[in-house]
Amino acid sequence: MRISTKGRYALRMLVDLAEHQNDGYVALKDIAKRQNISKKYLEQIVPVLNKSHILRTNRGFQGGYRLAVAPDKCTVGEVIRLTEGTLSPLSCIDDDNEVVCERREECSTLFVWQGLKKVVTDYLDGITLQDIVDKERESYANDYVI
Amino acid sequence: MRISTKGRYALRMLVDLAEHQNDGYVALKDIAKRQNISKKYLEQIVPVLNKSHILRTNRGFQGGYRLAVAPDKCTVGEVIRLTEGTLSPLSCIDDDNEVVCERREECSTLFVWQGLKKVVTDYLDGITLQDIVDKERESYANDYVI
DNA sequence: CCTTTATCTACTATTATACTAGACTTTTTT
DNA sequence: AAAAAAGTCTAGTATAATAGTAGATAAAGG
Repeated sequence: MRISTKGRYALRMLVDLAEHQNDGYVALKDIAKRQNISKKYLEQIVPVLNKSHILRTNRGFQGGYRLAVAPDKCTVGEVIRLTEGTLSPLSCIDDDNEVVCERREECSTLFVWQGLKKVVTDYLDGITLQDIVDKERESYANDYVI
Repeated sequence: MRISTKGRYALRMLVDLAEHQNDGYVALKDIAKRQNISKKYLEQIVPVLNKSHILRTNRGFQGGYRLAVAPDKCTVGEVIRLTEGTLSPLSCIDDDNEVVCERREECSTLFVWQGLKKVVTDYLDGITLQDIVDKERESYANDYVI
């Protein structure tokens, strides 16, 4: 019951982009350095994020990435769905709601997992990139109080 | 972000025992048959559950398992913690609250995962074996209305 | 002592995870 | 035109987790 590093790195990359929204295109190597993540690994995460259109890209000199959406319009749930495939805790209740398990009708525990999926989805869809940036700035400010 | 079959099977085994509370000791082969789970695999799940003391065992003829706790005192959260090890979505916030990640202080996304752990834990700790049994009996009854 | 059950140890195939490596493309600068 | 700075694409790989199977052993009851 884990979120993979791919998902966590993806989120940190997007938060980093949200924090540097006004810096034009941000090169992957800068994100990698700041976030202490392998640049090569981030390269593999980009196409995963590009399944949705949340990134703008520029190649070549001064190239890099920037957010194509406002940070308060992009939720953690969206990001994790892209990287983890689904927020469903089991294959028998995947997103498309296709019935995979033939025990579905008689499965006494199905409602437990459907409920779990709902609380996870509701929670993660309730947090945006902007929320994370705000929280960080807030705690940064607190460090300098007194 | 999945619950493994081990966790799901463990839960179904315990629900099965809860449903057959008055049948004395229940043999693994009967649970396996009813739940359509490999008996050999269930054998491996038993010692995991025995890390806690929720089972009573009897060997030999007429032997098997029964619940050592009341079904309304055993939560899904407890079961899943036994099988999955933790309900924490990442190693950096494991149960013992040990700091594993050296980026903890500067990690802007930490609160997201701490919150996720909380909603998952609260949800799963709010459902008991009895709740599952009740729900099943209820839906069984509904099948015969009209 | 025979049957029935649990228990223990070991093995295995498949998949996912978390990377690394290197060649190639595009864009801008000199 | 060439070099440099970026992204892009494909492949490979080591480790661990998952989801089992197989077989021997131990206990308890009749």
